[in-house]
Amino acid sequence: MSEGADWPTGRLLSTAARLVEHAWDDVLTGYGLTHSRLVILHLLSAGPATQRELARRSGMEEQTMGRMLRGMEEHGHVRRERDPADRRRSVVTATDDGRRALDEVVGSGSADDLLADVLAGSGHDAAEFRAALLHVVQHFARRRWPDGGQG
Amino acid sequence: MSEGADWPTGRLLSTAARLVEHAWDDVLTGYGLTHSRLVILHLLSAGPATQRELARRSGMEEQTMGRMLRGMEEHGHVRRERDPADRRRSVVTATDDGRRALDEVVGSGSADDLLADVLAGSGHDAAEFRAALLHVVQHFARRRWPDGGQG
DNA sequence: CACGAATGCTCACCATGCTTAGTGTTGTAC
DNA sequence: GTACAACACTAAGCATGGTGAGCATTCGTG
Repeated sequence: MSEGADWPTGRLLSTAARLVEHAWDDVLTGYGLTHSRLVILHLLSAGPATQRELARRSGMEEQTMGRMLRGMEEHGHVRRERDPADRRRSVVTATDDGRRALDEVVGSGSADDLLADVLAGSGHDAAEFRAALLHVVQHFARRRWPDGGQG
Repeated sequence: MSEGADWPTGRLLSTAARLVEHAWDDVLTGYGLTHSRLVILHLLSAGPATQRELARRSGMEEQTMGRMLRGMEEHGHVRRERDPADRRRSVVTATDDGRRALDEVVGSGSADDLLADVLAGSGHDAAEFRAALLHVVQHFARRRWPDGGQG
């Protein structure tokens, strides 16, 4: 790395995301997880869901979600079963292993605090930063999925 | 997508980065570029550089840089030549085609303005957002490459 | 019931990131 | 001048993002 100061903001955004993900991963690999798989376990903690629902709620494509779930299933973090009422659907459930991994990671020095600390410790307003990020996400998400599909 | 409001900040950061990159790419593909390749052309606009230099200055691994340069070379955006004075090194130069593509993209409604507009149009301070991002990048970069290698 | 549209998911492929393990070149110490 | 270390890059393989195409199932309409 080095400068950064003269980069366009979009590049800063990408680099920041990559670096923060990487910092998380150092913790996560110990639990057999990755940054993205954690998101899925988080979504599943509210109860079982279909792949399509998980994809929409996480802003991923269904193909990506399907592939990640396959990996997680092989790893024993989730279970996929065809919905008997609609055999097109796969119903995804977190296994005990998956729930335990989520609990342990969340319990052990959450990476979210890490980011907030880094900002707050340098005079930046972490809450305002977060609000701006949320606005960016919602703006571009609306642009990309204009139906705005809530649910 | 949908909610977002209850996501951890790290997840918001990743998603924002992905969405913004995607918005850029819509423009870039027209010029035979991608988000990451644009970064390389930007670095090369200051003059030729070795792969190692490019990797360090963009915060990528050398392997990733090598692969991207190979693709860009095949596409005609850059040229790679062994340094006759040190045959370990590849000296990378932007071709006329590469420089032209960079100019056209930068000239045509830069994506950076897009991000700033989105923020400013909603009461957020784009400059402060950028400063916070820069701080995050520099903090985690120092953590990852402690040598701090400047130059 | 039959047919076409919509739905939910999979496959195959590309682009970037990472990692570990090489290869060849240069510099250095003896 | 020869051996060893450091350097610059390459190769191969995994994970995650995207895309387009295709398959099986269900729904809706007649």
